[in-house]
Parts: sequence; C-alpha cells; structure tokens
Amino acid sequence: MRLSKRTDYGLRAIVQLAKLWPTQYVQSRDLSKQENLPNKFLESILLALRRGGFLESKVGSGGGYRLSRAPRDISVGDVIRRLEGRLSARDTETQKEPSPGEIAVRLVNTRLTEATDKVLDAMTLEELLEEVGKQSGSQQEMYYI
Amino acid sequence: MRLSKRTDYGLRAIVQLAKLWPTQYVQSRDLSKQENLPNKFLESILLALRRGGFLESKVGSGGGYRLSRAPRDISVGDVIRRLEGRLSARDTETQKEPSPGEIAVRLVNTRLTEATDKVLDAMTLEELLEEVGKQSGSQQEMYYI
DNA sequence: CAAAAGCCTACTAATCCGATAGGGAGAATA
DNA sequence: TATTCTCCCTATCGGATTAGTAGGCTTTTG
Repeated sequence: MRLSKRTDYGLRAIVQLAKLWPTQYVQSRDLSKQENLPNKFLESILLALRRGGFLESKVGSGGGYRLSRAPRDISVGDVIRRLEGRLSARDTETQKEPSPGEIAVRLVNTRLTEATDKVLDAMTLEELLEEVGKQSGSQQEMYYI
Repeated sequence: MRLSKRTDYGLRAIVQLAKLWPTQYVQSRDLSKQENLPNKFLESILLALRRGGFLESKVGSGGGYRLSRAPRDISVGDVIRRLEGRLSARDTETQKEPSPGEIAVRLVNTRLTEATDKVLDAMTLEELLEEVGKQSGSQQEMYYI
C-alpha cells in the first residue's frame, strides 16, 4: 500500500498550509520551495484540492492559497480520496456469475477499503499537525542537547 | 488502494485450491480455466506462492499444485504480502532533516500499513472460504428459486 | 521412450505516473 | 493604461511498472 506522489505532495502542501492557517495567502511557488516539490506538478495538485473545497485561492499579486476552513474540520481521508485517482475504478459490471475467487477478492478489497477509510476518516489535519509537532520536537532535542 | 492483477489472480487461484484441499494435485491449466486467467501468467504466480511456502507442487504426469497446509493455517496477509512486490521499498535514507510535510506523510503511511496488516492478518483462507460460501449461496438462491 | 506437467528465462505490449511546456485570464499596483 | 503577479488550463512526453507471451528445459509417470 503506497500513496502516489501526487497524494504525497498534496498532503505535504496542505500540512504546510494548515501550519500557517489562518494567515494570509501562500503562493504555490513558496509551497514548492518549502517542501522541495516540482512547481508545476504541485500547481495541478493544489488546483484539485481547491476544487475539492479544501482550499481557497486568490489570483493576482498578493494572491495564493489558504485552507478554506479550520484544520480540525478537514479530514485527512477526504483529502486523500480526492487526490488518489485510483479508487475502486472499474467494477467491470460483472455480467456473468462471479467465480468463487472473484467473490473472495471482492471481499478482501471491501475489508481493506473499510479499514483504511476508518483510519483516515478518524484523522484531521489538526491532529496530524499535533503529531508532527511532537515528532519534530523530540527530533530536534536530539540535535540541540 | 488497489490490488495488482498479480495479487488478484494469485488470490483467486489459492482460493480454488483451498476449496479442493486436501484433495489431489490440481494443474495450473485447470486453475486458469476455472478462474479464466492467462495461463502462463498464472504459472509464474503459482511459482511464487510455492516459493513462499503456501503451495506444494509435483512435477510430471498427474502432478500439479495443492496447499501445503490447512486453509485455517494460511493467512491472507501472508499471501498478499508475498504477491504484492511493492512494499515499503525505498525509504530514501532521509539524509537531511525531514520537513513537517514529510513527517506527516510518514505518519499517515504508518497508520495505513498498520490498519491493513491488521485486517489481512486476521483473515485465513478458511474464513475467506466460509464467507464466499455464504455469498455464493445466497446468490444462487436468487437464481434457482 | 513418450507424454505430462512444473520450472525458468527472456522478451514484448500496454498502462500509468510523474513531470514539463507554454501559455491564458484576471487582479493588484504604478 | 501598462505591467506584473498569480492562479488556471491543456497538451504532451519519458520512464517506470505492470500485464502478458513465447519458448524451451527438466523431471516424473506410464
């Protein structure tokens, strides 16, 4: 189970935006510098996040992106499902009676989806930020002591 | 979260073998017919499953494959991890201090892996077979009434 | 020996992913 | 008005990965 780069980058960007919330707009170029991401690729991801209702944007000088609501009101699951294109895409319509193997695979897939959804839906950006704070805090102690 | 075709096919084949256990050996050709899978592709998958210790094989006339132990002693998680090549491949060694975004992504990944492992490790082939039995049973009633 | 089956290697085809290029269009600022 | 700044949008490309094929070797059974 691996997240695509697209999702990876999107998460990293939205985490940065959550850190800065509710400050002024942040430009995509700055975001890509902060997390060291390919500029143009990130742009398309931010656009998807905006369309998904997670971000607000402002064009022109002084414009950029910011969260559309508080980090506690944004679910990581929602964000990831928006970014991850490959979700239960084709069901091939099952015109014929499914074989035992097909039923089994479908069952496994269902359980997996349920489990991941449950985990991801339980996480908000706020909680994610807290955890990151703890982690990077203890990290830095190791360096600064 | 999508399983690869390789994993899909492998599961379907091993479910068939579990249904027939502990009968005599089943040929890969018959398996590919039963589940309608590409013959040669399936062969390589069965080989991987044998190397993983899930199957026993017998060469020559009258040979084939069968489970190496009871369905209740084979975990679906083990099977899938064996078939799915792409598991936590590169960790890129993180030479530099990770950014907040990277920490967040790592955290999400950890939680996802934990959740999926938990679900898959809790399933055995036996349990899977039971569920399939229920499903296809109720399916068939709809057709035969 | 001949047939049956697994075993093994190499190759090709198709798909998807990550990334880039090149420009609009509209808002702020001078 | 002109200029700059930023998001917005489309198209395309290269490479990696996945899916599938071909062909033959080896071992067992009859």
